[in-house]
Amino acid sequence: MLTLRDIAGHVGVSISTVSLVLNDRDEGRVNADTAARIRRTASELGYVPNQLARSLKKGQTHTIGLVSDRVATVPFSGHMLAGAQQAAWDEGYLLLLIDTAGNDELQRPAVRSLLQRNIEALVFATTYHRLVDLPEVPRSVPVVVLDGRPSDPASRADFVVPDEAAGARAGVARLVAAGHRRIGFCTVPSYPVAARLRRQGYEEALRAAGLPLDPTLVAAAEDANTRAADAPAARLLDRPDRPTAVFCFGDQIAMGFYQAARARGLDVPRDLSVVGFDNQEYVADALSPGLTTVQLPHGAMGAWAAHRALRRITGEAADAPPEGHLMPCPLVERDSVAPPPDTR
Amino acid sequence: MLTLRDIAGHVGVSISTVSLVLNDRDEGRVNADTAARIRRTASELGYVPNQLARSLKKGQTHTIGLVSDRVATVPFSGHMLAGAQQAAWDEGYLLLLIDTAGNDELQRPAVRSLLQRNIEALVFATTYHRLVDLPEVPRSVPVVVLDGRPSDPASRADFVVPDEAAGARAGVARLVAAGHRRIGFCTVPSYPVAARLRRQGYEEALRAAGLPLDPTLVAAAEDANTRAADAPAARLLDRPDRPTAVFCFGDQIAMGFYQAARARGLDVPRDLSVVGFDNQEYVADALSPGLTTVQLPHGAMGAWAAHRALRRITGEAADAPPEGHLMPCPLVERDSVAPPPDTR
DNA sequence: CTACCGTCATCAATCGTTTGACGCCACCCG
DNA sequence: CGGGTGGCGTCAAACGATTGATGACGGTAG
Repeated sequence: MLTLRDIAGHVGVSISTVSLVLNDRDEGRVNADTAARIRRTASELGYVPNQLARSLKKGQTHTIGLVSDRVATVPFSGHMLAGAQQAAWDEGYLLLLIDTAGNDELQRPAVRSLLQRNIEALVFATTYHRLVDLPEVPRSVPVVVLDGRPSDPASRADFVVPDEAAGARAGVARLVAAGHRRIGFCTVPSYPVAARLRRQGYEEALRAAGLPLDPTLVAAAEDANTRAADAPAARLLDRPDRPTAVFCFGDQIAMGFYQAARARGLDVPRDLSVVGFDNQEYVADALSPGLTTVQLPHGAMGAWAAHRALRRITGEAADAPPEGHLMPCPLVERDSVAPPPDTR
Repeated sequence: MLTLRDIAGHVGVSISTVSLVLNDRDEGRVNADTAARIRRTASELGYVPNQLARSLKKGQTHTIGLVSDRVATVPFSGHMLAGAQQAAWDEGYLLLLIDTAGNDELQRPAVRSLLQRNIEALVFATTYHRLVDLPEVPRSVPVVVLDGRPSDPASRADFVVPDEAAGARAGVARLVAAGHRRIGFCTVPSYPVAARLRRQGYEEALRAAGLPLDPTLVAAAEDANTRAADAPAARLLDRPDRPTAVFCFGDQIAMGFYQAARARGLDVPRDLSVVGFDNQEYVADALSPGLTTVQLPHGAMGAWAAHRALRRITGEAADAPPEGHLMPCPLVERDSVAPPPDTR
C-alpha cells in the first residue's frame, strides 16, 4: 500500500504538501507546478488514501451501520437494503451490515460492534411494519428505523413505514371503481400493525364509497401464507351472498384465494376480483391472471432511511424533531380486477 | 467517546498499562491489583476500544467487503448475504456491502472504495452461476466468488457454486424412481452455465436409469419467468405421447407448467409430475400441490464464501491453490411427484 | 539599512492504539 | 557493598493522514 510518504519521497516534498495538494487545499499555499507534479506522481503510482487514517483524524468514517432482524432472509426486503445502500453510496457513504437473523439477543452486540467502528448513523431495519425496541445509542449517532416504529414514543429516532392505510384505500377503491359493492377483506392478525392499518384503509374506502361495513365480510387467516388462506377463503366464498371481490392482506393470501376460487370453479377475475398487497415479484406477476396489488415500497423506504440519516449527519437536519415518514404504496394494476358478475 | 487516556487518568496509570491490561497482555507486566482496578474502571465507565485506531495500528480491520451485482434485489439471494454475514460475524468480522445493481461500471469504483477501507478480503457475489470478470485486487486481499466462476482461468480467486448437475440428477432421479420413463426438460438458455449443467444432470440421470435421451422432450423457454413457460409447455404437453413428468429449469417455469397443465385439464401430480429448481420460498411451498424442487443453497454458499475468505486471511489457507467448491443442492420433496398415470 | 510582505513549503501536534525497549526499585547473593 | 534479578510500569515510536502555526527567502517600500 502506497502512502503519502511514498509520494512525498518521489516528488521530493514533504508529506504535508502532498496532503494539501491531494485534498485540493493547495490554493495559495503550494506552487502550481509543484502541485501538478504531485498530482501526476500520485496518479501514476496509483496512490489511494487510507480511509482508516483519514477517519481517525477527521472523526468521520463515511460509514453507516444497518442492522436488521431478518431483512436479508425475507425475500423482497432485500430491496430495502439495496435502496439504503445505493442512497448511501450516492453520497459517498458505505453500509456496514449486520443481520441478526431474528435473534434479538444479537441486537445489542451488533450495535456495539458497529459503534466501535464509528459508524456515523444507524439504520435499524425490521420487517412488516413492526414496533421495535431500540438499543441505546449515543446521541451523536442518529438512528432511523426502517419499516417499523420505535416502541418508545419519546425516542428521537426517525422512522419510515409504508402508508398501509392509503395503500389499502387505493386497492379497495380500485375494486369500488370496478363496480363492486360486496368486497371481502382477508386479514392476518399476526401482523398487528399492518393488519390494523390495512383494515382501516379498507373500511375508509368503503365508507368513502357509501358502502356498508359488513363485519361478516372480514375473515382472518392464521398466518400470511398461501395455505392459511384456505379457511378464510371458505368462510367468504362458501356462502350464497359471497363477495364479488376480496382485498387480501398479502399476495400469498391472494394466491390462496386464486386457488380457492379455482377449486370452486370460480374464475378470477370474472367471478371474483382479487387485490393483494406487497407486490411480491415472482408471485404477483407470475400468477395467472396477473395480480393487481398494492406495492410495498421497500426500495424507496430504504433510500429514504439512508438519506434521512445522512441529512442528520451533515447537519442539515441535525436536530430537527424526529420524523415519521409514510411512504406511499402505489397500486400496481394487472388483470385480477374486473366488474362484478351481475353487472354483465 | 471514552479513550484509553480517560481510563488511564482515572486509575492513575499510563495509557500503555491500560492497553496492556485490556488486551490481556498484562501477565507478568502489571500487578494483579492494578490490572483489576483498570478492568473495573474500564467497565464502569463503559470504555469501548476504538476499532479505527486499532485497525490503523495493527493493519487489520476485521472487515470483509462484499460486492454484488444485484444480490440485494433478487429475492432469494438475500440468503447469500445473510449466510456470508453470519459466517463473518461468527469469527468477529463485519461485512461492508455494495450492490452495484447490475451496473458493471460501478464494480471498479466499488472495489476501490472497499480497498480504501482496508477490507481484508473481498467476496464477489453474482447471481445464477455466472462467469465474472474480476476487478483487479492486490494479492494481499483474497477474493472469493459467490455463485459464479472467475472468467479468467488463471485467477487466484476461490469460488463456490451450486452443484447444479448433481441437483438436477437428484431431481430427475426422483422422477425415475416414481416410475416415469418419459421425462421432459424445460430449459432456459439465457442462463448458459446453469442451463448446461442442469441439462447435463438431467441426461446423466436418464442414462443412469437406462432411459433413452429424446431431444424432442427438451424445450426451451425464452426467459425464466412463468409466462415464458407457455410456449415450451405447449410443445411438451400438446402431443399425443406427452411426457408424464417434467423437470423444470426453475420454480417459476414449474409454476408456468402448473398453469399450463391446469389449462389442459391435467392434474399435477396425477397426470403430470413436476420438479423444479431453486426452492423459491413463497413459490415452491405456496403452489398447490407443493412443488418438489431442488434447493439452491444460497445461505450455505454465502457462509462458505465468507469462511473460505477468513481461512485465507488467518493464514490457514493463505496460499493454497484456488479452490472451486460445488455446494450440494438438496432435493426438497413436496407433492408434485406421483407415479405416471399408466401405472395405475 | 531595516521592516514588512507575499509566496511556498515544512513543522509538529494530533486522532487512539499498540508494543518492543527501557527504567526504577527492592531484594538477594556472594 | 557491588551487581544481578524480578516485578511493575512507562517511554516513545509507530500506523497514515490532517492542519494551524511557523519559517525561509526574495523583493519592495520607507
